[in-house]
Amino acid sequence: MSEPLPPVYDPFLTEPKWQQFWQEKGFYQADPRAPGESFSMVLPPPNVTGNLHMGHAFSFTLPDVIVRYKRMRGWNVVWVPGTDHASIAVHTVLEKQLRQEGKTRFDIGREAFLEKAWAWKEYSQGTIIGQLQRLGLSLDWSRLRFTMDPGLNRAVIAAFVRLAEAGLIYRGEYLVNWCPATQSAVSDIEVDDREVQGSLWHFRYPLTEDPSQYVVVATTRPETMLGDTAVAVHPEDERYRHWIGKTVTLPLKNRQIPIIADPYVDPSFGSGCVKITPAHDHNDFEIGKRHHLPMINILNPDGTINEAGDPLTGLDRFVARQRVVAWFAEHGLLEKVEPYTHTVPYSDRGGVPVEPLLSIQWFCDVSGMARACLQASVEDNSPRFIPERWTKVYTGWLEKIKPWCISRQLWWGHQIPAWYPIIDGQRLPDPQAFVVAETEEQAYEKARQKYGQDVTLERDPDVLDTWFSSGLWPFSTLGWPDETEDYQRYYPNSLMSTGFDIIFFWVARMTMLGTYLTGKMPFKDVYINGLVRDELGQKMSKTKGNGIDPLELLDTYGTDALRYALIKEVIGAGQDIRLPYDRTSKTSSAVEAARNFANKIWNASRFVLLNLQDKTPQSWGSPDPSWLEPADRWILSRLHSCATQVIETLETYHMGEGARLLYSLIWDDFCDWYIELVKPRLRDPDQATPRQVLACVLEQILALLHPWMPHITEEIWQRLTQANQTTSLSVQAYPQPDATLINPALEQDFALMIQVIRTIRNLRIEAGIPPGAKVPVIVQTHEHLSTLRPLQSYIQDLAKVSELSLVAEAPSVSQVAVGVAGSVQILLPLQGIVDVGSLQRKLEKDLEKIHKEISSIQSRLDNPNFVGKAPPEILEKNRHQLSELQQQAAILQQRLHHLQ
RNA sequence: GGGCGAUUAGCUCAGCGGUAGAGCGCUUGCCUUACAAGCAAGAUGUCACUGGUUCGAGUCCAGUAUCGCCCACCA
Repeated sequence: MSEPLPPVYDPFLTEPKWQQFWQEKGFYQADPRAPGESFSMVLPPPNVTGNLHMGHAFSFTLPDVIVRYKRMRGWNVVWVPGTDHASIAVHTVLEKQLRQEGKTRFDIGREAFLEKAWAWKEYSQGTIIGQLQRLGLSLDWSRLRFTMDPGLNRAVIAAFVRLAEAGLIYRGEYLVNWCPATQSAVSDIEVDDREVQGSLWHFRYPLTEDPSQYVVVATTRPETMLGDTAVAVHPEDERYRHWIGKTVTLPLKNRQIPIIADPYVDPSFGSGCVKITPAHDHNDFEIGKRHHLPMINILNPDGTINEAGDPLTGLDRFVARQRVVAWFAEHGLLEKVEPYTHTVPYSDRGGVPVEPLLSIQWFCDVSGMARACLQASVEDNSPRFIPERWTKVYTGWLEKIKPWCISRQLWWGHQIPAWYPIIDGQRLPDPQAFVVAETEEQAYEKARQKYGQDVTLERDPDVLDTWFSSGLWPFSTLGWPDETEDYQRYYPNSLMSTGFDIIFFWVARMTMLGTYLTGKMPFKDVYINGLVRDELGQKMSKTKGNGIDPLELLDTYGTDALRYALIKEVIGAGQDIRLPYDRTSKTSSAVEAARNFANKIWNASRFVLLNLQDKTPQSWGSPDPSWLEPADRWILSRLHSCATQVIETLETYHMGEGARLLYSLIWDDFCDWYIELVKPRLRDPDQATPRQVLACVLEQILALLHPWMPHITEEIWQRLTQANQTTSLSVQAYPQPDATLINPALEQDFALMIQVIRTIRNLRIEAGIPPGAKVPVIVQTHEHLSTLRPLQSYIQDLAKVSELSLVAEAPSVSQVAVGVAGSVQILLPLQGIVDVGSLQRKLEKDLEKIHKEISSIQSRLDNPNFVGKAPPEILEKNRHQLSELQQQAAILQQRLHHLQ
């Protein structure tokens, strides 16, 4: 136990050791039968693709602070880890691999593809789990889940069947964002808007009854004209009023299409006429529905023009675009072409523009669920968002809720449990002709009842949107739909901690599905963390390549340093944070500062351990109160008042503030002052009291800091208590502040003492006294005599004073440097030749500053409004300050006279 | 076009009614037996701008500007 510790803390030696220890001993394994109020969370499951990024490190460390705190406070804690199958992301990875082999997924088939996907998942999940463990997160690994585990698949199927049986699942025609490259519908979130330099083509559509007249319509996608079924104008637009109801002849197609009136059209933009392509544009789709226009789909799934687009059938959409333009030009119907910058939605993974495409998809009617969630939010503020302002974002989205397209034309994921009846080898024409069931046998049973004995079935090949399974995550991970012990004990979750970017996609889906399927809001609080931005304040993104690799910083500074830096150095309340980073040296000043803090703790602990004579805090026992010196009582007061505040910050999710409070307690109060104050007493090996205080304060500091820096605190605590890995700091009780030990008056006395010491140190430097030399000092004060007397030896030690005269009246000494601390006068007698000019300049400088403050306070006190209306304690404070400043001025003035 | 944030020391950020703080950086002096990843001392700010409320405003209100984010996007 007593081998000396190295003077530099090495996180790489200790961190893996404790991570392994925590895991092997199962300290974070929840026991639903154990006592304690439940505190439950599920980890937002990272995708089984790629690596952990800075956002993960940030948004997972924050809740870990809370979880570790709650555990130490005696709550029955569970934090369930897991990973997400991420249909689209995995498809991207695997299809890219296949492409390199010159193949597509269709070449190898569904089964072989899924085999590859599972293999990928095994590999990738291992990587991610390893990285999560490196962050020191106190997750319950025995409950590790994956969104495609059999149990979770069962939950997905059960949820789908329940929703279908309630009539909330249907198939419908809808404009989806279609990615021709991957031939699947993609959700809005999977679309990436890019600004593109394009053109705006203006076409003439001749009036049917008089082809010499025409309307001009503009488009950025000329090929869509093949599917035009109307031209729209604003109902009040005088220019076109008389044309409403007439028809134009669609060029190239020779189709007569009506001119309709719709308020959507902005008369001030372009010609005020809009071509309407209901099957290929979201707005046009809405207009088409309003006016019962035909919807003509002109595209094949691969992005080529279909039969409806005759005569351009078979051409790629971009080739068709050129042909259309050329045709209009040839026929004198191209009014003009303008260069035009606009945003084009690109498919994230396909890398090509998505095409709004009319197709039949599966939908979930979430309007009722959204209403229920809105009601819960408005009436009960449930769930409660932290920071609160996100509530509006959440409810705003629920108010504008749209049907949720839940089908994806992919293979990796939960295949939709729906079967189509086949009668006489034919699918029925009715799109709603399907059966939904948990198993194929049950599907047959249902189908036979509905469609007769001869029916056969064909399962829908599509998989569900990944968010469908992650929407069940807070309860599917706990065993739902079974009423398991875990589910009963830990559902609903206490807290959901995640980023604002997925409030819509994930949080809202969880609340909607959760309230509908379980009857309960899936979590009480939602903590929304900001983004980690790069050193220039920009959002880190794959496309910009400006990500900062957390693993690199972990390798350089260790886990505790990164955790602490992310939370303390840079966090605001739910605000984005910016991480200082030097790309050439791959260093971060913020993380380095946190590493230095760890090192400071390490060395302070070395000092304490060195002085404990191989005994533990427990064997030293509590100090006898009657033996405590002022310094002991002071550090205990600081410890307990700080602990009170730290607990308050944790209870209100102000983890950054808590981190800062502890920084100052440890570095300033404990290291800079208490340890220095206690050193003289430690020279006597028989002095027990300072050793007892050091031991118990250190132990409590370690416990207080543990949620932020779990590894170093565990390492030191194990040595300090000689626990010998029988238990862990992470399951010890969090320090309970004792209000009787908090002594504000004493803390004030120490503040004055510190000021006096600093003034003496400053005077020594001004007077050019060598750092090591001890000098006599006179401290003069009327009102603080009794305060400073018991602290006299501290001042003497820390200011290197040979002889300290503490007096009520100042003696007349001429050769002297003077300073003031409050109303306390400090005199440093000078020997030998003195630079009178420099002393004078310093005095004049001090005086000037004081006079400025005096006049400011004086004018305030001269204001009758202030005197009449300000609260008495403020008035008192001002008067006190004024009198103190006046005393200071008098002292300095007098000394200035003496010099002259 | 709507909504939301931010704007405080050279840099990154706290403070959110009583007259400005931290870390990094900078200056000076120290290898003082826990720590040079350190110790001590020091310099640095019309708290974006304009009004308002108030005895008193980085702190509350309104507006302006700049930056950023989200949502909706004019074909």
